[in-house]
Amino acid sequence: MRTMHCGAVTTADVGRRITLCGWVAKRREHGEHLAFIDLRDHTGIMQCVVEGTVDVRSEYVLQIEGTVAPRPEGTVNPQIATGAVELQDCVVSVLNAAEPPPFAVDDRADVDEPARLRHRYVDLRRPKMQRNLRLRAAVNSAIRRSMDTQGFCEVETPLLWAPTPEGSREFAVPSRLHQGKFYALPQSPQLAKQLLMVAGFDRYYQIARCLRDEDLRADRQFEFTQLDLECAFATEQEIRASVTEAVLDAAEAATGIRPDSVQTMTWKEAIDQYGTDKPDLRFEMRLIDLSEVFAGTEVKAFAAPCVKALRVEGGATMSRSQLDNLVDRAKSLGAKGLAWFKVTSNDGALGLESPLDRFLSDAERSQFLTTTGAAAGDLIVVVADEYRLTCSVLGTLRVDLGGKPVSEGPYRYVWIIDFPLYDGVDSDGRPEAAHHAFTMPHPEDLDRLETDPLSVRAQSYDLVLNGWELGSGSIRIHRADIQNRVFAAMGIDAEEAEERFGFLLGAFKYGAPPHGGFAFGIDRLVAIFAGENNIREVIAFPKTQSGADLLTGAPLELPAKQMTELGIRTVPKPV
RNA sequence: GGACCUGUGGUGCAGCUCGGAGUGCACGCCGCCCUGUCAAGGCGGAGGUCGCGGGUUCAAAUCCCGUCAGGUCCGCCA
Repeated sequence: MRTMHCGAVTTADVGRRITLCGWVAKRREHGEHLAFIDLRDHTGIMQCVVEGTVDVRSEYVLQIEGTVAPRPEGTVNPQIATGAVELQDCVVSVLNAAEPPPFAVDDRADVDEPARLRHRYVDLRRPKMQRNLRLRAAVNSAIRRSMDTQGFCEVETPLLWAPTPEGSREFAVPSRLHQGKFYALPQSPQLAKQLLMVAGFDRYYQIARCLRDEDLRADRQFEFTQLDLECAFATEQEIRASVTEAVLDAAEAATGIRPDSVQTMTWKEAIDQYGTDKPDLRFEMRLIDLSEVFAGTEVKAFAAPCVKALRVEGGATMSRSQLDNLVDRAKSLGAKGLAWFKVTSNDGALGLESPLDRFLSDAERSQFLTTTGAAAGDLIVVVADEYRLTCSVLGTLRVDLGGKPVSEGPYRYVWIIDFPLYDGVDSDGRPEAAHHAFTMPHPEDLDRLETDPLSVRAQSYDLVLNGWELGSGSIRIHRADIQNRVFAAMGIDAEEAEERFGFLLGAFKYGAPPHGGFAFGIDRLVAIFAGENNIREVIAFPKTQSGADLLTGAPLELPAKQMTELGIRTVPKPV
């Protein structure tokens, strides 16, 4: 139907008779003798000149045959790529009429998101959304190429899978043939890919859809896409190298620039210095440890196992209400409170302005100023609490105070390694797996599994970009003796293990190779490359925060007949 | 489950504190005019359940209560 795309026409095509297809982006009529139609497809806009009147409206679907000609002197438009040429002697065919769109198909329009989602097919016609989804396609393509080149084999795994009690909440799918029973949609292909390792696919990958029935966020949707991979006979370093390669290939395809390095940091370093296991390394402002300064202090607010601070350069200009908000934010994050100190200067001598200042001893004040490296005009905020809580509160405040949107460059990738095997204890006092129950403990820490489980490091690792966790992975346990010890530490006995993971443990009896893997979120990666702070902008048909699809109206009730067939009956919501 | 923000013609906003006729702006839409525009221009016009329900009041877009929807965050996300 067409011989070229709108955005591809250049002065080299002058004189050619071409046919374009697209939508009316704009029309400009100048009476009965002249009209311009800007025809748009995903590649760009082409100005078509009509001698006479036209009977088209915005977003009409047209086929236009015409002759490429240079624009007359003085009418070149440098703002569009095809601005040096135009289409003349046009024959316009209306392929379809269109009602006026609910909002402008235009990047300039800042449209209400619900309206965009209700008319997503119009929204996706906007150049920005075209770019985002095509960028996503380019990233997928680069990742596939990278994995293929590295010798990985793509294997598809089931979407209808067995419910497993581990991990995040699953979506359940009722079975028609087995009434009263359910499949689960996979949170990830985790167990399937481990079975593939036993099966001898020593380098597996999949661009896999994962589904988790957890509350949505700017960086979380019910369904999301991961590059899922698993390797047998590979060390942690080798696996991370493969992932790094895939990510750098994707980055190069998306941005044109191949990052030259991905740094590595231990989990302990990340928590200590950045207060989070997903540090944003685009800015400094590390946590400053004041525990020594306030050891044995008389200041009640600072009598805690861990006292840490953030120095906010120039933060002393914050108003009382801004500071109150900061304190509220700290409390909402679980802190008992937040102490703040404005650093003042009096004839060159630094001082502090704070409700707490009068409680500090002279030695404390002096050490406080030295340790924080404070300068006049700074704001120091201090949290005193248990170690993990202090770090996490300040880690969040650090991003609140010094951070910038995730999508703003530069791109700072970092591997976080040596995670703890267990992340605290559950309500029964049993250690809980930080990653999952099949994560291999660090060999150096194996002998502490029974005596001091919370100190055991895992062979697990996360990849972080600009403060967003892209993904995580681990070396898996492939030996029954170690698996049993890890289960035992978590209070899972042989019977329970068999009940919960029987099919995996069974498979491992038939020659399980050492293996490990990784999975990272493509939605997040593409959002960052696209300059978006929200993954909905790189998903064709996303859901709202309450999990609704405004286009289709899902979720919806099923017809009674279908409910009967599935053996499902709903009950009123308990009050 | 919780906190905060938002909801006003098709779109984006202002009006809300301090109640007084659906009051205004920009874009879009419809009609007419216009031979080189390109976010075209000129003239005219249409278009409203101020999210919904209740309350206070002589009078509510505006104040109060509730509720729904959307967003950001906390919880949650092995």
